[in-house]
Amino acid sequence: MAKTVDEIASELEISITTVRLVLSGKARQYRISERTEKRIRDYTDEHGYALNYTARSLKLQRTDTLGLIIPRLSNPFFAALAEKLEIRCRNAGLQLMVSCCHNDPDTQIHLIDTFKQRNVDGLFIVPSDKNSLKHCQTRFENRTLVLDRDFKAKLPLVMSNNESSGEQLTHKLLTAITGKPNIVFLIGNPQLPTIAARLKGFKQALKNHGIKRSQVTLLESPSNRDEDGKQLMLQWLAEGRGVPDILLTSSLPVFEGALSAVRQQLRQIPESMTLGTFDDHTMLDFLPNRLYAARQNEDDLVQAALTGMSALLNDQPAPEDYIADIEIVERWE
Amino acid sequence: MAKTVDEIASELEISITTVRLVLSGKARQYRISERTEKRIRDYTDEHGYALNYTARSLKLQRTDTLGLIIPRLSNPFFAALAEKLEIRCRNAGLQLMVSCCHNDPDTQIHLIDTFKQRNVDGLFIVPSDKNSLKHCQTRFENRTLVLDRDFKAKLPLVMSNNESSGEQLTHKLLTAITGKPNIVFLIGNPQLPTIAARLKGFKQALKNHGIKRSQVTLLESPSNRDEDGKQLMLQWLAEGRGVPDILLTSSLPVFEGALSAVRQQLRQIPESMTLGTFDDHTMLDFLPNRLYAARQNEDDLVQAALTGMSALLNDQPAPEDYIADIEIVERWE
DNA sequence: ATGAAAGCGCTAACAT
DNA sequence: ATGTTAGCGCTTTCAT
Repeated sequence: MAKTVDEIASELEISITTVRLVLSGKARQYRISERTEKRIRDYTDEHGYALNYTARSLKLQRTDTLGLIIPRLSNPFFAALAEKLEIRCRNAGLQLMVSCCHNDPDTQIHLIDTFKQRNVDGLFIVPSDKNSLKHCQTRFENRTLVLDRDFKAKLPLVMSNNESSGEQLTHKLLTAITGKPNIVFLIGNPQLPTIAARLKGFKQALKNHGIKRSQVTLLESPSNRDEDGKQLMLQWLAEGRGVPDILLTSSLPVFEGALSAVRQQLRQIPESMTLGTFDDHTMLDFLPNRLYAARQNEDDLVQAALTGMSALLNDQPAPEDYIADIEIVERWE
Repeated sequence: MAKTVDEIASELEISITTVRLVLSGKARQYRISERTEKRIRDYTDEHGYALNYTARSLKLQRTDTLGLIIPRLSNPFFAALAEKLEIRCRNAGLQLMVSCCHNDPDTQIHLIDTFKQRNVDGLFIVPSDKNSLKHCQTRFENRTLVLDRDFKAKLPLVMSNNESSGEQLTHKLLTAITGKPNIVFLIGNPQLPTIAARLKGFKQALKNHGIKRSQVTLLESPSNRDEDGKQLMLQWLAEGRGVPDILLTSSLPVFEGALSAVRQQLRQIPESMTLGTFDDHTMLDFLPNRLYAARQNEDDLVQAALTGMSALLNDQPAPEDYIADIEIVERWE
């Protein structure tokens, strides 16, 4: 199995060039004799041939492989991003290598180095901090495309409009409710530009609606996992002020954790709460509550990402930053 | 940036061997002079050096890379599997390449070929059919490890005990309910060994509990996506027999679709239903219903998978099939 | 303690 | 229409 071009050529006693020409489908073009072509085809049909990309890559200084670094696959948003990006890459003849950095800067640096060593042609990255982007710049120069988080590095960027997203979502929630609602916003890692922008939009909407500070509670956590949501919610419930009229979370994992906490403490999820979260999911249908989710358009994001990367790979001018619109999904009757 | 060993050697006017020895940390061992070592270190500190894995791989006939083919990342079970497997691979100094075949045999064949061309050292695969496993056998011989689905190929296998899982889950459901419950089982693609085994366990439990055929409805679909669950549930609801006492689904996506359909048709999810599904998820907490989920032990599976693969890579005898136990999670008060 | 050279499998440029 | 060759960057073996 796995004959090389050299082997085929010598065993058939013809030259490497001829074999290559046939294998790459250029037999016609170079007028290889039909008999020769048939001999080669017969041989490969019997013994098989798989082009050795490692050798090809070494020669061409190009691997036709792209890297993608995301925080984790257990976050459905990133899983969808990875899945859709992979499809597009495959259609473009590229292989995508996905790795998770778990929001750890050291792991992220390690992955950047790994991808560099493995000679990926370009890197998509959801950066965990500004420092790792510097690392990308030295390692990949202009072959980096930043996703999701705007750390204000001078690198091409593809993301959603988080500030507007925060404002729209908050606006929907406030419009759905009459009176003076009690609002709780559970915030995972406000250091992240994504979250900070959502918070900014949230505050803007509060102002537009003339909501008083006293109605609002912001609870912050250092990261964005379901445990964080759980902790924050337990913390709120421990204060004994019951459940809020409006519960908003900064991401789906935080939402999951928060609702789990409510369920655990109160044995049920009060329908009186109006819920809001960033990122959407089918399972939100399980909740009887009035609920709004800010859904990112992954298809747009992925298309922009690959288009931008193609430009970079072809040494065209760096693409403009792409900011995708979001959609507010109303998951209730 | 990205100097090669040759470049460093010639620019410093020392031999390649010396540079290599220093770079690979064997300076001491080979008694390279401290001055020489320092010169090299200074040089790489300034200009950087990243080992070229492509060249290394070509020479060593080994890429330190493994492939993983799964149906899709949007299924949380496979996302978790990929995420956990990647961590373990990284700890073992290996890079994992994840690709999704979307349960399409042609895509799966294509991916196997791609991975072969890219010279991955070994392949983890969740097979979509028996034929693609044959393809693995010719392409990867004894470097294939099958995950999740037992197509009875003679290849090492790591999976959960689905039959027992079906029996345990059904037993729990039947124990939780008194009287003569009306049972609906929504089944995505029963061609898959996983699903077939779960169904077998289900039937065994019915027999053990003396449940009559007339109480049970099995609805089948050709695949395992949320749309399938939705269709099946809509089909059931259209019959006008209300909601069942027990609703069981063959996988999480089917469950998601089914409950969405209920929500859409009835505007709410009746608490009278006792629910059961294979695969667990935090968001199941959102449901007020009595609910049991058969949780697979991803950590065990992943550990067994990597251990098995290590054996294969080291030309040790093929590992025994590994069948992991599952756990029934009770998500209700 | 350091150096030189072959070769992994491919591609592209240059022969005939 | 087909053949020959250099070289991508690394590792390994054999010389000093």
